[in-house]
Amino acid sequence: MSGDDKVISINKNTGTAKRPLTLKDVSIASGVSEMTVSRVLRNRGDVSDATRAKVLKAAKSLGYVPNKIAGALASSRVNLVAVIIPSLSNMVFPDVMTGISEVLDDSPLQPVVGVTNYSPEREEQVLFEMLSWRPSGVILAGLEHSDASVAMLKSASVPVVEIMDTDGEAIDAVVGISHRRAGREMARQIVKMGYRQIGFLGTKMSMDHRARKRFEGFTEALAREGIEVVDQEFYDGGSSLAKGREMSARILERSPELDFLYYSNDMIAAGGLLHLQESGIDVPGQIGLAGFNGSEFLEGFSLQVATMDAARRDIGREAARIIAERSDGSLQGTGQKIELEPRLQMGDTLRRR
Amino acid sequence: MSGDDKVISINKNTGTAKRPLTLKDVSIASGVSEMTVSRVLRNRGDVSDATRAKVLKAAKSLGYVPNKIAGALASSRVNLVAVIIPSLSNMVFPDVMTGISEVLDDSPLQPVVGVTNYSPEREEQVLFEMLSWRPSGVILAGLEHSDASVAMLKSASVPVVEIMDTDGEAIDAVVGISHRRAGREMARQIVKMGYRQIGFLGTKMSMDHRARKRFEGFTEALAREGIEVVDQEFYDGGSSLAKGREMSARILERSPELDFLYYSNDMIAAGGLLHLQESGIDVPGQIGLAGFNGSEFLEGFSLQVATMDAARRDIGREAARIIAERSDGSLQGTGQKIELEPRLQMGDTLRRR
DNA sequence: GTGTTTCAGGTTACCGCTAACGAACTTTGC
DNA sequence: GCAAAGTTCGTTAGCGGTAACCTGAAACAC
Repeated sequence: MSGDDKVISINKNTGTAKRPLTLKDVSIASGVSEMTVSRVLRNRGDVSDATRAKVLKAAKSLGYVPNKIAGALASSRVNLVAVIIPSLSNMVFPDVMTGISEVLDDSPLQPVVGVTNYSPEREEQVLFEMLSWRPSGVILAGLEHSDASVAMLKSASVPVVEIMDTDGEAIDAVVGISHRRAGREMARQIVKMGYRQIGFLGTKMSMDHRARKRFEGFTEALAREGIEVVDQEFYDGGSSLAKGREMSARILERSPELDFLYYSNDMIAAGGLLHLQESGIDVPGQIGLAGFNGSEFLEGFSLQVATMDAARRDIGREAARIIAERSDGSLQGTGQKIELEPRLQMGDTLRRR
Repeated sequence: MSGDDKVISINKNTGTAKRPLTLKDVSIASGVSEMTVSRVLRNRGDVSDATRAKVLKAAKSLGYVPNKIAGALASSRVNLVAVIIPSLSNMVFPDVMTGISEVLDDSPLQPVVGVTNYSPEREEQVLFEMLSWRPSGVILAGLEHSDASVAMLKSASVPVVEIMDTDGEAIDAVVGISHRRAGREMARQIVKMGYRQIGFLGTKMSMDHRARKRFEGFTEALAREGIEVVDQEFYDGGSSLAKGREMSARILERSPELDFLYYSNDMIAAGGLLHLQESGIDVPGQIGLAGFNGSEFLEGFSLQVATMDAARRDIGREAARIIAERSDGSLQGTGQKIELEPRLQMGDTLRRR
């Protein structure tokens, strides 16, 4: 029995392959060994210009697409970076992704995104899936992970960069801002501007550790001035302008004495702004406002809401840089820590006139 | 020379592997063959409950993570679906992704996202990269692709679903809405409500084929009523409220006679709304407005801007369903076409009072 | 002319896993 | 009691590439 009796229908240009092409097909078509084809396609090793041209021509005319699965297995190099984030619809992670892509585009690495929906169990699953592809690095949001997740990451022996947050203990490298500090700075500024009756509006914080840390920093700094948060309002589900409106209405009905509203993100802060304006409340004279994230879309409103830029793009860029440089060997060691500065933007809603 | 002289430091629980674990490690630890371990881990074939338990225990205690690269090569099954979209920061693709994930979560498949930034060359690159992982299916936005891209897709012999748009010729399956029709319906409704002096504001449309088709449908339907678009205003770069404001200001300065503004997306439409309201213009009495996408955040404004829902989630769901069912064999054949209904939402800005 | 490099390319042995087959042992039927 | 049919598990041979080594011919030195 011959081993060569498979039906092989090679197709020129027409592009209707029955059986996926392999290196062998290209090697036959160009009359050299598979190894030489491999060398040409990866620009590695010594190949004469003549054969190189021959091989490239054959590969192109066949429409050969290399099989990275096989390549990765053989070379045990996988040029993927796992990026694990809680959500895409968040307005913050697309920015982080942009930063990551900017850097990885100049490297052989490619990001692969996994979304956890703020669920630790889901994070564990996604992480397991991702690690089973043996990526060159992992970037993941936050410092809080299940024990199993931490164990997997530690034993995976790949560069790990935890992003967004620097308040806590990292597995390996970290890039982010201190949310506790962001909360403190905002609190100090609010008090400095003369506001005293302060309300807080945000997500139910059991899931969102960064919002919680901001809140902790916030109340801590207020406490130091002898001030307490007067009232709080929480929501769950996604952020929206409408939610910001409703929450603002509710908290003000309950606590009409409030003179400042601190929101856990810009979307609900903007909703709050719209509500206050329509209720004929003077912003920032009667009530001041602040959000968080430094979202670009705040620029569109009649008043620029005070906020704090979370340096999202930079976080993405730095995280990707660490992975890229560690994976090409230009950066040695582990455990790098990059703490970026949250930049306060006073806008128009954090000053009494 | 023995082949077994590699330094192997097995680590229980502590998770500080020197050498990544393989099936063999688990097989040794549990005293069965690699094949049996493989069967247990994939829930396939006959394994007694006793050995199953033994193997699972060993795998867990070692912290074994299977190597999908090797598995995929051996079984020539790769449970990845390539999803290729123009942008993440768009507010529309996150919704599509949500739909895709909803469906794929109930299947063994996993989405992998690639972003093209509306560039055909980049699309070609990303596609090549993705196909070299031999995915089980490809979902990509739009019907317009480079010749090389089309050739790759055709010869890849995997299910391909082009999404968002149904106006044109598909490579294989399509799921989307007719943007031409969406434009037409909006035009008819605008005229029906009595508006006559109509302006258009949108992206430079050389890149964005769907915006172009909407515009074509729009002008076509207007023409049938003997009406022409009075003035147009274009922008490039990302959409933002601020841009919507500026553009609206400019077009109204140039053409103060306008009584309706049709925007190519909801973000700039909302910006326009804010501008008009602050300029003391009566909306929709003096000037009417409409956007496109059915974005949720429109609900937060004092007036609900008229828009047309693009069924983004459903598009994602249906596309994923086609891939999933074709890949598990429950759906036969190729070239499925699903045209969804764009739903007009009149809101408050498309009625003269 | 002989020995040493250099260059261009081929050979061989895996990478870690799974499909396909087959063997040993147990159960069932009569 | 023995053959037929399960059940459970092991063996073998790749999947499509690449690392590492090897070979033959040409180029160079002296």
